[in-house]
Amino acid sequence: MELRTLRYFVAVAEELHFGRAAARLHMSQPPLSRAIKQLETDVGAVLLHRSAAGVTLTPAGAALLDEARTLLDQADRVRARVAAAAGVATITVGILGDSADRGATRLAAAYRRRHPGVEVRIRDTDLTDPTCGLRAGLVDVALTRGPFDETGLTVHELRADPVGAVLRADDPLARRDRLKLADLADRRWFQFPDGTDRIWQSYWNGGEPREGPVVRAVQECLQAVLWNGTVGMTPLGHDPPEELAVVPLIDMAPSRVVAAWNEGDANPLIRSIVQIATAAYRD
Amino acid sequence: MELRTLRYFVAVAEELHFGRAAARLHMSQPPLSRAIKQLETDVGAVLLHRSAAGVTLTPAGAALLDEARTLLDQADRVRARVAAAAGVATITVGILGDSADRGATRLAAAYRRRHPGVEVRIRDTDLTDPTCGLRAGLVDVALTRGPFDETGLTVHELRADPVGAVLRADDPLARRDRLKLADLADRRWFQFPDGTDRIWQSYWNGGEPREGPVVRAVQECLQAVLWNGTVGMTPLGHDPPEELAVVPLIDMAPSRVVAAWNEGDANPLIRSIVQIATAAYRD
DNA sequence: TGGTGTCGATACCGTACGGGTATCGTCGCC
DNA sequence: GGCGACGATACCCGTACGGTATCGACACCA
Repeated sequence: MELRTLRYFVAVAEELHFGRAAARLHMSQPPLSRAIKQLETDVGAVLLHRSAAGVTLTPAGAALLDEARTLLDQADRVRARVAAAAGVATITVGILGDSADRGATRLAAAYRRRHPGVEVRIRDTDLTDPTCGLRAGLVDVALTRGPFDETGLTVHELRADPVGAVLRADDPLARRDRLKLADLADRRWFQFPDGTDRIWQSYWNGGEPREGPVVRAVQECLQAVLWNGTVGMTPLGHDPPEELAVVPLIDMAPSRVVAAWNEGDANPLIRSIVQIATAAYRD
Repeated sequence: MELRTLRYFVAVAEELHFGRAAARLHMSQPPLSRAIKQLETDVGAVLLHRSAAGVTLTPAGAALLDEARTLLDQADRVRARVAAAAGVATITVGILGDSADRGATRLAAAYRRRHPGVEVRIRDTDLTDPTCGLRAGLVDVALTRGPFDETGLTVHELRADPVGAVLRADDPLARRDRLKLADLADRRWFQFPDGTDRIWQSYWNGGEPREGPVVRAVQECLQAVLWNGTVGMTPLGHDPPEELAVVPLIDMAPSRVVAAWNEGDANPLIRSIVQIATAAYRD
């Protein structure tokens, strides 16, 4: 008899319908049926009458429904009490400019649900430091995009996106359905400010240092393409803005969306957010 | 956060020592450490300070200890309340004469712990009916020994014992360390009463019907060997009584100790007892 | 009466998690 | 500085949970 099983039972007892209960629990019907049967052998009583007419509660089932509800309520309150006893917990999350995508949105929602008492500080950073200030202690955990120098950090991959070239829509290459890096060899690129992570810089400049306008944010990259006539790279998957085209680059390694934190940082809130993020990005 | 995890935490918080807590929980230390760490990321707070000096509770840990104790107490009471609502549950267990071995003893203890409110009626039966009256509805579940006619029954194996020949200690064959059935071909056997299950009869008479004294119980078999000079068969593993010897029979299929119940009987108490029996006999 | 649809149960499969053993890292302590 | 105690880590394995496909029972309707 575990809390999970009791949650299952409450759902079935309230819906009086295995299929609907399974939908409510975001699972399929067979494992739910099995879990309820297991619960019945565990408590040693039939909890539900199943018949073609429908599902009804037995006296034992009615009693368990009542008991389980109060038990689950109290379990929920345990979290809040522990959080209160721990004091006001704070976690600072660094988010790289372009990472506020669907995964990050869902992560925020799921995290607030799990840790309502935790004060989350978001630090939105530009492209100068892909680690969002991890090493300087400015943030506890970074939700960012690779690749970058990982020494001293623990990095957990959330997703991997193939990348494409960003071109003006009227560029001759924009009609191609795929490109190689060599196709862009004679084009102007933008460059990153001095001090930007070397690995990051080399990846997003197509493998070599470049001359060109300096950019500090994703929006600036796109503007550079539009106004300065450069080319650039961006992860696939987002619809490009008007007047720009993104063409897959087939010889570039995918760019990883990752969670990163300082090696050895024992803060459980970090582990927790990484765990939730893994689920949120899994789709 | 599951009840199991909370039980683990309470053990560690009370012992303030992972190793001792693990021993108390009948598990080893590493998975316990892992479970506690997982609980910490789950609730989002450090619960224990680990240092060489020892383990101490954080404020959050102290709060959780208190909360978890009450939650676990209530969870325990849920079982009792459900049992009460289900009314006085009764289960009749048939036990074949010789099955009151260590497994059965442990089963009884474990079952009483799990279902304190259930009235268990034991029906100890002789060898005439290896199913202990299952088909007649005299018992809900039989803890017995095979082989027997299984039509209409569901049979769950608990253990398989090799069998041996029972001989008087002064029998010339008693010195052998193993025998074949053929070695006993010219000996007198006991026989079972009319109406005894055919499969059972043929197995325990060494493959063929026999002439000889009629026996109804295990003790009578042994007496028949002593007093009537017959031979017989018995499962290995028990020390034979004084003046008798048991020699392994290498060409007999092992005899299975099983739980059996009427096919389709949905009584959860049956499922439960079978489940507990499986664990109790696993050693 | 036989076809059809609904719904819970069953069968089967792949993965993930909980348990195990072996070993490491760290910190007192003699 | 070597040693012992103890929690953490690494790795392996079996169970159990969740998935899909299918069955069986029953009500409803033509």
